[in-house]
Amino acid sequence: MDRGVLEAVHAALLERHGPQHWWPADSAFEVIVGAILIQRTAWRNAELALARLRGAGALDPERLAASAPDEVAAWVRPAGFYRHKSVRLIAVSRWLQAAGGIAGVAGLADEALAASLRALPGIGDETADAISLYAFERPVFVIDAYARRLFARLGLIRGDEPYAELRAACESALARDAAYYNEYHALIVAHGKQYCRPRPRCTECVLAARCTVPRGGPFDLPARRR
DNA sequence: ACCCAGGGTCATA
DNA sequence: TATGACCATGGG
Repeated sequence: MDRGVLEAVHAALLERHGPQHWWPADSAFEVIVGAILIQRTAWRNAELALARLRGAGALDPERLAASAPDEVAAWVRPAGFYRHKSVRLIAVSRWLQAAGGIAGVAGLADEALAASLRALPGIGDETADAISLYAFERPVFVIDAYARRLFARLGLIRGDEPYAELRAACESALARDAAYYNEYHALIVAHGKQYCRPRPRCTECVLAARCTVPRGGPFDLPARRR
């Protein structure tokens, strides 16, 4: 991964889309809940689920930790996969409770935080990294489906590389800067939602000059490996 | 009627 | 190690 290219892509996306001010949440705990609810789901639906949790007074680790899975499932139903996500929310809430809340967890070193998150049910590489970056401001370059698709279409990667390999490639090419990674990932998603979808919509895409996609193509990623 | 969305886990070979 | 199946709602 070439530093100059990555920085040029960031600059082009920033100019086109402007600062994104991520993560759209009012607290670190809301970031964590949102990161689980958004898994393979449209943000609109995750927002509906968040609103229902808030309305029930359940957007709170103590409250969620003490709730029954069926009750939480009813609140988060609009986000889909609700039987899984309810269990995940309860588990992460109990972990927070046991570890001294957000303040306690915030004291962990980057690696310890990542390992703790990754050990929780339903928190994989990407969700753990998104929480590390957006809830705890750790310098982690998050690789999601949009990032993978964008970099593949720009010809920088194949697209089927393991998660850790892509993350390391980006982090070793760029300065370790949480604020920069925050903005970069948010821009990739903002851009991806508009243009870099499985069936590309390349009209007025600011990266068209660098893009290797056959215009109009269907062209999506190869299955990813681990 | 499809296609898509800011993944993760488990069974199988 | 590596594919496939499964989870599920809501909007375009």
